[in-house]
Amino acid sequence: MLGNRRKASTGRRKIEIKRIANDEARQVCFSKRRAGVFKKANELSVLCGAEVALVVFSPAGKPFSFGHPSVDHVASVYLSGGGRPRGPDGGSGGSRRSAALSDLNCRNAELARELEAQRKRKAALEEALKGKWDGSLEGLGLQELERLEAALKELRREVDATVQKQQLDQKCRLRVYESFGNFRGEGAPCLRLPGGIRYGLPPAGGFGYCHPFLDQKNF
Amino acid sequence: MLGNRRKASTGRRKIEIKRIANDEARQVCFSKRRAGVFKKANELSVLCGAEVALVVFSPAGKPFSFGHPSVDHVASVYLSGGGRPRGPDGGSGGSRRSAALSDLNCRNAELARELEAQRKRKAALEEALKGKWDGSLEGLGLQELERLEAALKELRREVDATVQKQQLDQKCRLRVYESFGNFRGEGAPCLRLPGGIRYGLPPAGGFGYCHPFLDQKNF
DNA sequence: ATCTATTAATAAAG
DNA sequence: TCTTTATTAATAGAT
Repeated sequence: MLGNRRKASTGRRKIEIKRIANDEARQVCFSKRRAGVFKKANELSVLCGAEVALVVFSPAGKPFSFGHPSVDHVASVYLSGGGRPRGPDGGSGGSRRSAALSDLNCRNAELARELEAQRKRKAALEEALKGKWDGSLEGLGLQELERLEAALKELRREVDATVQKQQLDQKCRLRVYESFGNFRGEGAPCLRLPGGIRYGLPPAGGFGYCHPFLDQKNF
Repeated sequence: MLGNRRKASTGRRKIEIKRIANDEARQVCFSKRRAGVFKKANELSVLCGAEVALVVFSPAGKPFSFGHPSVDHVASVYLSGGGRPRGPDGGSGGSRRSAALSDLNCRNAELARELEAQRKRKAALEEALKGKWDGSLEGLGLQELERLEAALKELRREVDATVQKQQLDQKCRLRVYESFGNFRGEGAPCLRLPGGIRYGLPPAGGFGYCHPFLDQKNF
């Protein structure tokens, strides 16, 4: 289209993923990318039949959402820890269970992280306890004792860290509306639209939408 | 594969956005796109400071989520009908909100219990390690060694229990849903309760994640 | 999981 | 916010 110079670039340029300082630029970027994310979320649900719930608040606070089969549904499942039929097997069986599970869902990530740490702890313990040591320390040699010591120290360190982390997390959590950076989460109890509005069921070509009244761009 | 003409293409090809019939292909696509969507969601939150909550269940029912500042937070705001600095006005600004809050409280209680347990563990350790034992086992008497032993065994028991419990919980979460193939989107309640429009808080600059234990690919 | 060839998403600018 | 580039990013297919 032009030939003057080598148009160094009038096109896309690589950007760093960090907060965009300029207000307007940020808003523009938000609009474009919001559309992109919703489109992707929709495609994921359509192509793969995955259940998806996406809720976004613009920097200005405007809400946008998409859900397949609905935000409600996904949120409920997520919250209840599974929807819910009960097997004959083990596991608690009732109301309490769902409460406990929803709670667990909430802490899932943290627990997951810990799980890894715990596995290491466990491995260390097994290692230290392995073999001859069947309960008494009498038969242990200095070697074994030192392994025990190391394991114990490591354990204490980890426990300390865990406790600290949890205290911190809890503090964050209590500030329900104080924004900021920690994550993981959990979902929402059953949702209902403002006027008890429900949305349609499975359409055909599959297309979700994003606050029609607030944004109609994609879909 | 086919080379008659030019290399027709061993690259990406355009696809129709409709459910992928082949099971394996669908799963592969899910993995790739899931990563992509989560990445985009994260970028949106970072670049624009938007609040985002994304929850996805694979066609097989595995949960994945991302939230900034947390899924909880966004869900709470969403649920509560906004963010909620609503005045005493349109009374209903509260029903959802209280539900969300009680939910959070419930979770907090659970967290607190867990914390308490950890504190005990920690106390046991401190107890066992307390005093003269500054690192080496040499100076310990049989008494102390036995305390150590007891603490260690107790710890192992707890670790085992925790790991088991977590594995169980995880398994539980995985059942129950079979989403499957249809679509539809959902509209978000514009956070407008019969009382007034509400919206979330401003941004922040954090990072969410996607079930680390199930998927860690991005982020 | 890797490796292209392509298509899709977008940062800038108008 | 809509359009037009020029590029970068995502990813379908095949290995």
